[in-house]
Parts: sequence; structure tokens; C-alpha cells
Amino acid sequence: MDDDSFYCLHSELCKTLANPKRQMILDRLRDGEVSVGEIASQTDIPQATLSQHLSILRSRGVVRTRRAGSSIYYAIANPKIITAFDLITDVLRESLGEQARTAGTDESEKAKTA
Amino acid sequence: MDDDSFYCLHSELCKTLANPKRQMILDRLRDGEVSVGEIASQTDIPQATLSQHLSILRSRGVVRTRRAGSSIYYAIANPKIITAFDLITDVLRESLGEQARTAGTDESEKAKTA
DNA sequence: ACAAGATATGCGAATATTCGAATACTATGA
DNA sequence: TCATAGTATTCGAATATTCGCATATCTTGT
Repeated sequence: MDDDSFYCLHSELCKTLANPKRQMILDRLRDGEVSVGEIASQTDIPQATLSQHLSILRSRGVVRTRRAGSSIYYAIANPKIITAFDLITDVLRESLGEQARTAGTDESEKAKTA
Repeated sequence: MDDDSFYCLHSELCKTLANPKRQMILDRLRDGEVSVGEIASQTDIPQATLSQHLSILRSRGVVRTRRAGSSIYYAIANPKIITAFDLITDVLRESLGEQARTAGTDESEKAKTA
């Protein structure tokens, strides 16, 4: 696999995580499998929209599915996804905390020296 | 901060990583700070495009900058970003390896039972 | 076979991202 | 101050994402 393909696949995977509704869904799945109906009742995501997002998560291999009767249970396919998710949460938190201190040190902030 | 805001900020951060060119850039920065010109010469990204992506990385706090003469050096702001990046690489690799074995077990693959 | 509950898909409009070209800004040296 | 190297911004067109609606599919119970 060449570098370009790698970066494309990698960013496809990141894109899959880069949506508030899909993050909401993943957060519901972090403690184990949950059915579509359960996710729908725990969030304010309309059923069709929810199904579309689940379809995206499925197609990228982020979640796996199991049918039980007429319900379909979704689960995180690889726990490392959750670890990455939480790591980004850390970065976000640290970045928010640091924002006050480092505001204005950016080299592109030319207005400050004018 | 309410949940919606959190998921939005989190996915903003993920979106920042979810682009092949920005991943290429981050990969160049993983061993320490590099100037814009150096990144430009190591990749095939045109200068204007490169600068736009750097601007996005800057605005989300993913990188920090330092001016040295007429050059501007970019560096990863928080090493956890790289850890998350590598974790997603793991997921990608494991997912690609597993693809052959689990192909067709998806509940949405109805065609198989027809 | 039929009805009902649970989930998935197709489509179109609104919105967001991406890129290249042109241009502007900043610092250094003559 | 002027020229030049290095970097940033603006703008417009092409493309991709997102969402809601309508509808289709699948499964179970009768």
C-alpha cells in the first residue's frame, strides 16, 4: 500500500468519527451492544437518520451487528476506537484549558504587534 | 458544557484529522518542528493549499507555531494527537486484516440469504 | 398469507469541504 | 527603500456530507 492510499483510508476512518451524531451513537455503545431502537429512544436522532449513520459506521468496520429476533444489536468492533476517542477527548480538554494562557501567541496573529 | 456542545467540539477535532493532506502534514511533524518550506518540499502539496491546511490545524489548536527569521516552524501541540493517530492506524490495520474473515457476516447483507 | 413492529434505503435540498489561482502580507538583506 | 524569499488570505468552482421524508425490507405472531 502506498502512502497516499494509507492517508486516504486513515482519513476515511477519522471522517467516520467526525460527526456529532455518530459520536453520540458510539458513546451509547461503549459499554456493550445496544439495539437500534434503544439508541433511538436514548437520543433525539430520528430513526431514518440513525440508520444512515449506523450504516456508515458499519461500512467502515467501526461497528458490528448481531440480529436477535426482529432487533439488530450494534457493538463497537474494535475497542481501540474508544481509546482513540477518549484520547481525543483528553486533547480537547487540555486544549480548552490551555486556550486562555496561550491566546495571542500564534505567529499568524499579526494584529497584536501592529 | 452540555453534551451536544461536547460532541460538536469533539467532532470538530476529528474533522481536523480527517483529511489525507493534513495527515501527511502531521506525519511530517511527528519527530519535531518543521518549517512550512520543508513540509512543502517533502510533499507534493502546493504552497497555498499547504498554508490553508496549516491554518486549519492552527485554528483547532492541533499545532503551534514559532517564527525564526522569515520561516515559520510548525509543531504538534499535544503529543496525544499522535497517539490517537497511531491508534487509529492500528484499528485500520486490524480491520483490513480481519476483512477477509468476516466478510458477509453483516446482518444488513440480505442478499446472501435470498 | 397478512399485519405490525423494527430497521434500512433512495432521493433531493441545504450546507460544508477542498483545491487552485491570484494576490497580499512579513522579514531580511542590499 | 526596494527586491526577494517565505508564508498567509481571498475567492469561486467542484465535490462531499448531512438531514428529513417517503418508502422498502425483514421478522414475528396470528
